[in-house]
Amino acid sequence: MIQLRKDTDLAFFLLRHFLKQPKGFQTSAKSLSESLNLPYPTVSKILKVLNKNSVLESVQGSKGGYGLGAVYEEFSVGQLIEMIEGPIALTACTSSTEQNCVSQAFCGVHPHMELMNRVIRDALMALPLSYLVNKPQRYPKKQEVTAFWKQYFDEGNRV
Amino acid sequence: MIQLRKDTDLAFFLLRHFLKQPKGFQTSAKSLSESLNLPYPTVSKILKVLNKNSVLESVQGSKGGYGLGAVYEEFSVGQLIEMIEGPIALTACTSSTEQNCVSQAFCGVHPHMELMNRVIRDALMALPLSYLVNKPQRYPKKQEVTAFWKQYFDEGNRV
DNA sequence: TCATATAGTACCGTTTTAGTACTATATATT
DNA sequence: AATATATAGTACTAAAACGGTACTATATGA
Repeated sequence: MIQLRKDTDLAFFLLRHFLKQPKGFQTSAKSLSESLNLPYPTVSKILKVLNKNSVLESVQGSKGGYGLGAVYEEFSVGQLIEMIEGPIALTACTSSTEQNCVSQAFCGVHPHMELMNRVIRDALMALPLSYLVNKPQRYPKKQEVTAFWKQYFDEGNRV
Repeated sequence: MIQLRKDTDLAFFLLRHFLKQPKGFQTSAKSLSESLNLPYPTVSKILKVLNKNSVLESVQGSKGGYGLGAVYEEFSVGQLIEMIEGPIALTACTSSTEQNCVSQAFCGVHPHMELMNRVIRDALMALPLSYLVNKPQRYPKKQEVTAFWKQYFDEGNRV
């Protein structure tokens, strides 16, 4: 089903809470987990990863907590996914980190798999994190999606 | 890693062998598994699914086997993926078959997840199976990929 | 009638994922 | 300086999904 992992899904959910808050907002993993009725260890684990990748920033100690990182706007949906679950790769042989397919030389599918993967990866990398709050909450209309991609190409970007 | 299942990957590999053969070519699962040095049950299982979905056609009994279906050209890469591993859905809530997310009403991420998912799904649905053999075997250049999508939009298609 | 092929179902070991627990470190407050 | 409370990091365990196999039924040419 080409599915995101549950913790990646949750990462989007959590991040959106920070994005919706006023600038400078800070909260602890504990209070966040309580207000959202989610298990603390799970929430904590994800926030740690986001902090390590500078999407969030943290303050340790008493009165500490997490807030949006100064450069969070630089990141994309695709980057967030890769922070949590590693390279976006349809198959192991499309991942740049592990390429141990012995039949790659004669497999023939590889270049096509590369294309499929690049299409998916670039699409996700083109979506900025801010999109999570800046766009309307309703289901996007087909025209809007088309317009997004039209603009993407018109701006000189390439798949 | 948003990964295809191994059997889906293998399905592409197997299908490509049929696509490369002259029209009317027919082979048994057993001989195919032997020539490719793959376990017979695994090969057999996948060919059965492809036959059930009319990508392949089968003849039972002695001298039987599998060959390309009469309408195989109608199918896309995305459809093949869904035949093997079900709906292309980044999360359970983006699948049309199972939508049991209790917090969907207030989650807020949902419409954005829908967009991400549609981008991916439509991209894969736009790639015809014939692409697996019709395009050159080398790694596609960035310009070629761009051209593919340019044409896709120019033809009036929408994401 | 037999040999050989596909069709369908059910099972089990392995791997991955999801969730938890524990220890170390940092800092505001007293 | 001691304490309470937060993050940082690591390691572990239970549950679910996946990969692979085995078995039975059915179809067909020789």
